Amino acid sequence: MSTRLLDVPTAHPRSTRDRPAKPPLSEGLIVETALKILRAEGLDAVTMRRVATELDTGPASLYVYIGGRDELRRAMLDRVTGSVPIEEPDPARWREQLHALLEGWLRAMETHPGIAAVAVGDPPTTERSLLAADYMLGLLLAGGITPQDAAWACDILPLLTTASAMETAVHIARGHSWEATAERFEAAFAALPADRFPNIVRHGDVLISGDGDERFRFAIDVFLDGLVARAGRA
Amino acid sequence: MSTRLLDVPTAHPRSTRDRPAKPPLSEGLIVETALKILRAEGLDAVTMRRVATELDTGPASLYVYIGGRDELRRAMLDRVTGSVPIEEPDPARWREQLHALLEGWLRAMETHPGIAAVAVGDPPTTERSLLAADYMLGLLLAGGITPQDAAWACDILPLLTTASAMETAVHIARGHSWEATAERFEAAFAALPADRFPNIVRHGDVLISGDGDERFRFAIDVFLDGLVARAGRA
DNA sequence: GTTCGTGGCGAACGTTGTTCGTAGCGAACA
DNA sequence: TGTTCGCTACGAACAACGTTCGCCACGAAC
Repeated sequence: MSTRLLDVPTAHPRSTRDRPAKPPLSEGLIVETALKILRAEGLDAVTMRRVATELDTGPASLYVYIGGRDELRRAMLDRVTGSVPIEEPDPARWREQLHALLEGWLRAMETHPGIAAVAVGDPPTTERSLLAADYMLGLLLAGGITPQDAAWACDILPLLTTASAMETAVHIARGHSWEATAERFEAAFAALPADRFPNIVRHGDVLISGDGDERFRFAIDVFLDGLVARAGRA
Repeated sequence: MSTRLLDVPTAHPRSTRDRPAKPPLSEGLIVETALKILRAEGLDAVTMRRVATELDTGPASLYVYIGGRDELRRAMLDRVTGSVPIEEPDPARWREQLHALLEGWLRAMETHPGIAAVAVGDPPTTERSLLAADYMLGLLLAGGITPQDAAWACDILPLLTTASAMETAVHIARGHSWEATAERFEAAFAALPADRFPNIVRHGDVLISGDGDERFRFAIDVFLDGLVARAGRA
């Protein structure tokens, strides 16, 4: 294969040496770069090739430090959720602290649009996420929830959070504001035949009311109410 | 381009005519074929090319009837969720009927591994799904839930269902049984340092107890309990 | 001064979704 | 009856993806 000899030298024949002090590759640098792309352009833009280009190298170089695309995504998710601080548990403020944790996750995921998709159905088992799970479990137990209910709630609550994050991420990706989609839906609901969709037509207003945050807070609150009710019943 | 002339005739030079009565293409046939592949091999196996091959044609032929991959997936999802029957609403049995609907969705999605991923964050707005939403809203109102709470619950309950379906779908895709993963997790939890993960170590047994169905039923029940508690409080 | 090993990476492979241009059939028309 | 038209079907090609192969060049060791 002598294509090499026939090739016209490219515009950048500079060797590895005379580049302006390119920092050496590392897993951390790769993940950071990927997160930068994620914040700016969403998950679909984070391809191996794109990350490599951003680091001024070829895609093959990444595989020395990262096992592949899925591993990169998991590392990104861990960095994002791990950025949410874990306070010192205060049993008296268990519900407040739980809300803060979950809302922090929601915010972190919303500023990294699409990353929630990585978490759905693939519960992370890194040290950071286990520490968070332990913290969460402690808060629920402090709230008087039975161990079994608390344990299962540690499954459901992050699940609700990531699912909520996904929903708003899709809105962001589509470029629509919440008000715009709400108006479209309200119009669509109003136009529905009232005999076949009686409840939707009658309650179209409350169906579209409330943005993602409000709905998220509602979901968590209702679930916690349910847990507390169970604890009182036992 | 005369490659045509140089080509050796393939093993199947049969024209469109003398094939054994191939049924004509249609959106319905495409979706059915895709669902068959989905059931047998999971969502990743459902590619345009694979569906086309299964229909004994080329990928380009599909685009006459289906807008593209995403539209096909949405159509598949609609068929799957739409297969769950909607009973005549009986206000006295509202909670039972709600459970039946959601559990039906869960079952339907579990037998089509991976399809839940399509639903996450992309609430369907087909006629079938709107009918289901109207039904669900009616049941919640019959249960004495306030319109606003009922409306938001129509968001959260399917979200919980699809998220649960995803979790079990991943288990299925990985080929692990629930018992196997539970054992692995129990061992991992027990090996954790008790000073940093006190709650996980102490309650490892309840953390791994209960399969997907049990956890799903728990999630729905707790959420409905919370809704009822709110209704009683107002 | 020569050899060796290793990190870096260009190029290539196999697949994906999607589009283009054409072939071929049935129906309509001259 | 012969010709044209329109439309379905589809082979081939394109761009982009994740991943792997194999070579190159550098620094360290002998």
